[in-house]
Amino acid sequence: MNLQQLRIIKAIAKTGSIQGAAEALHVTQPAISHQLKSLEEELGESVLIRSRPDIVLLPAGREVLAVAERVTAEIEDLRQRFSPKAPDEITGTLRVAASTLGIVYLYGDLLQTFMERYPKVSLVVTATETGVEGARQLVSGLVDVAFVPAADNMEDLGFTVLGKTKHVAIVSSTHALSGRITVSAAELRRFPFIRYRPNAGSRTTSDKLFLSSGEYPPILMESNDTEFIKRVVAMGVGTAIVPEFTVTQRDREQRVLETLQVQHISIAQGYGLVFRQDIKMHTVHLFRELCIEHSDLTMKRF
DNA sequence: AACATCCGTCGGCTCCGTTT
DNA sequence: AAACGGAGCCGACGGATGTT
Repeated sequence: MNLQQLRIIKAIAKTGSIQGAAEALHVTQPAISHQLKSLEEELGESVLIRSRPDIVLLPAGREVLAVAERVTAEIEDLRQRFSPKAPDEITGTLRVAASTLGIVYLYGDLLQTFMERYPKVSLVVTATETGVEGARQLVSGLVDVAFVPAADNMEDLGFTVLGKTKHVAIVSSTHALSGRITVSAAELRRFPFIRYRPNAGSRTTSDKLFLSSGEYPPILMESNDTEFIKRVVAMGVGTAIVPEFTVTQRDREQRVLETLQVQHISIAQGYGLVFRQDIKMHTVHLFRELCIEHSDLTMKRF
């Protein structure tokens, strides 16, 4: 039994003839006869009486018709669900991974816009400690997209650039380096340093800066909580290197933190959205479109 | 006129061997 | 082991024609 046979029974019931069903389904009359014969052979029972002017459905035919009505209705329903529609009618689920830092400083507006534009899409956000962890969850199928720093080892994954960020040194307004515009790695080595934990994008940056020309300054502590790092630095006990976007206008206005450009630091680390190219999901497609739309706005910040 | 049957055509599927 | 490609098979279909 196949879908075409169900369609045929439905068309015969509607038109009252095999010829009518053939016209309705855009096939020839022999095609209908073949399918009916095949259906009756499979059921081991006749489904209709070839009477004139109208064909009469037998009990078996009426049973097939009832199923045909249900199945074709469900297929139409399924088709409707995936057909293009207004944004506020789109349903589905999107699982997003992002570092807590990213959610707080970079992607919050984007996620909010997505929720407002597609209110019926269920958005599940997983906060990870680092962007690398988000990429790992994407590969293992735990999430559908992830926000990560740009990296070379994303072989089969697609990447949509959202923007670039640079890193700056932060000190308190009472610190010995306060008032400086730029600072070198050698000068930073003289003071206790608070660094990110391994695997964090910003840790890679500080590793490159200090380890390429010697050693790290004395390590006061390690943390991936940027707000905590800023708080400790504001107390005047050490320095840190953080993404520039984490130092807000409010931080500057309160005059507790100062930012210094770091000499020789590799600037402009890209970040964006990674997704699996081998899996097609309409919610992922919509989210990527929104990211592309927002990437211009994000890029202008730097 | 409406439907059934025969027969040829075509497209899709399966199987199997080969390649990567 | 997975991917690819060719050969053969099968089912769906349409045209022609027979039957009711």
